[in-house]
Amino acid sequence: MAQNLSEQELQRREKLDRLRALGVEPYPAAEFKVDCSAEDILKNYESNKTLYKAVSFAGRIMRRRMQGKAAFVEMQDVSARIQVYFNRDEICPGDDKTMYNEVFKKLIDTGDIIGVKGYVFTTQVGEITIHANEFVLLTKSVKPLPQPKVDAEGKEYDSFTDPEQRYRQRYVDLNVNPEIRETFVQRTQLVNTMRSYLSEKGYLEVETPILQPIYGGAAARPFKTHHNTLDMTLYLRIANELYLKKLIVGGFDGVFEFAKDFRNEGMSRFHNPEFTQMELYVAYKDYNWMMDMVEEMVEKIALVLHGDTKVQVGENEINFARPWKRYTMFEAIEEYTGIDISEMNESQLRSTAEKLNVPVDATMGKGKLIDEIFGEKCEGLLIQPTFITDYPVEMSPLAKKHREKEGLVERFECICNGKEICNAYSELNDPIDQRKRFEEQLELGKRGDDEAMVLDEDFLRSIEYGMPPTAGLGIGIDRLAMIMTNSSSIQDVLFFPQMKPEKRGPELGENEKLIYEIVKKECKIELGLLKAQVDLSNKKWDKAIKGLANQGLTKVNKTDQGLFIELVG
RNA sequence: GAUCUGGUAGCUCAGUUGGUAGAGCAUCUCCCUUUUAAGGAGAGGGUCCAGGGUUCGAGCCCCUGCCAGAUCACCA
Repeated sequence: MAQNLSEQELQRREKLDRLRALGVEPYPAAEFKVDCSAEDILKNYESNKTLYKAVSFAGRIMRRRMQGKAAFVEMQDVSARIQVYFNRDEICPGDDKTMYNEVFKKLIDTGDIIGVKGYVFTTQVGEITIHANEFVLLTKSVKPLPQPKVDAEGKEYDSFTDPEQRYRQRYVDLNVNPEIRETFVQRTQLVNTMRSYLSEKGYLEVETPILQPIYGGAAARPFKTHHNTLDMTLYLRIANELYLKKLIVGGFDGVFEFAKDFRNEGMSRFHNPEFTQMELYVAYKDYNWMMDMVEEMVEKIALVLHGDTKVQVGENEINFARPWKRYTMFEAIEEYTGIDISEMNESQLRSTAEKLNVPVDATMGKGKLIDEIFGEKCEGLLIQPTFITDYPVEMSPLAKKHREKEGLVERFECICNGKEICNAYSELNDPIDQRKRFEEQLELGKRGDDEAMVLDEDFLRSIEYGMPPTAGLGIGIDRLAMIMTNSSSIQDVLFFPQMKPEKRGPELGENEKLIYEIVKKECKIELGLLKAQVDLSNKKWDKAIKGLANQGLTKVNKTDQGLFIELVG
């Protein structure tokens, strides 16, 4: 089907032909050598002017201010925006002024990518500017970019703000709102800092399967897929925990992976169906050691990204300076509700939850009830980074039983800005206990908990050979990136957040579809015959036939035999 | 999944009881040699998200659906 092009898009397509007629290729192949960036010029020109007598610069035209035989153009490269000055008699020294009058003034547009050669100077109003002696079109843009402007008071006009368009067309967002590039640069710095921190400690970065026959390592609903040759169901991983622990069994003493995980659950500003988690397992360590490590690592990330342990996040200033507050889960609940639940049984917990207006249901076991109370009454209030330790055993089937406290496991989460950013345990390495815990999960599954874990025989077999005492950590990269970049939605730290597909053009109406199906089958049919088949009112019939023709799908031909409708294309 | 809000020109947005679809920027034509969101004059540009209904007449009212955002629920 033909694209429906706007007036401006058609104009720009015509310019392609006009350019070629003048011998200007709008999509040239040749390399254009760039020897400076906008940021470089803006930063260093004043202090060393002789370096910028001959520059070669490339970028996208973001704004043009034409002024007769002169023009000012704002160009943007990856680093910044810089002004470029064009003068007709410099661009066209001879009698032929075509390059300026025609090519530059009429056929070049905002959004085009060009290269310029010239020298840097300062204009009368004091702006550092490239004086172009020559320019070359590098890429013609046939779709107009939004052109936001900012005035002297910083007031914005026509800003490109519609979240749907920004997420769907991130390439436009990145061009038009270049400040958001910084968020993604910081995200990469975060990952790089973490990676080098862990590598320097001697831990091995590894890769483990994303397609898994049994999904495990977390409580979540998976995406299900199918392998044709093996004719078997595979799941996209919800976690890589079990595979990494198998590597510890295999003798590595520290392994980590930046893992894309997939969870088939609700979406919100904190949840994307695919997200990134860094998981780390270190042999001969416990969860106390891991808490110290997390503090150190995250503090370092804050320092690298911001030069400070303090990070502004929305209304809150979050300080990652060590040491962080540490509460046991029972202490936290007592702190925020005034109730000591540490000695309660399941029915006491249920009535306490009800008293606190925490929604409960029959499928919830003791651990889940405690977790609900915590999640409802404490989590959102923890703004500064805080470790919550010692979770109920029922909700932590992969964590080692607490060395002293009955009914608890050696587990911690770090809560920051009211959200969990990491989760860690002293890993359970007792194969007999591990089997029992899996079996308890199966029981929970039968009670209706659709996130209960599945029993993984191969994982059990591995730890039967013996896994050294190990500390394990999972840290949410997206969540941490949101905090570190002051982003309120996970979509702002993902280049391409998951979206429903946008509709391409108008869909066919019911009546149009009905007619189209028949015409498609027959290829060509007499109009009266067709009308008898579809049984529509005159008005609907007329509208549908015209609609199909307007969309270029069908064509009506008049022949000696009568009026025929046929398929186009 | 629930509730609320929104979808009108390339972008940002108006649109009166329901009576010929508007503005600014952008685009096109002409004039302008150091400008700072916005120089001057003129012109063009629309599937008002889609489908149905009410009506003499719908961008507006009603119904259904699509997409998005916010809040909530589940989850990290």
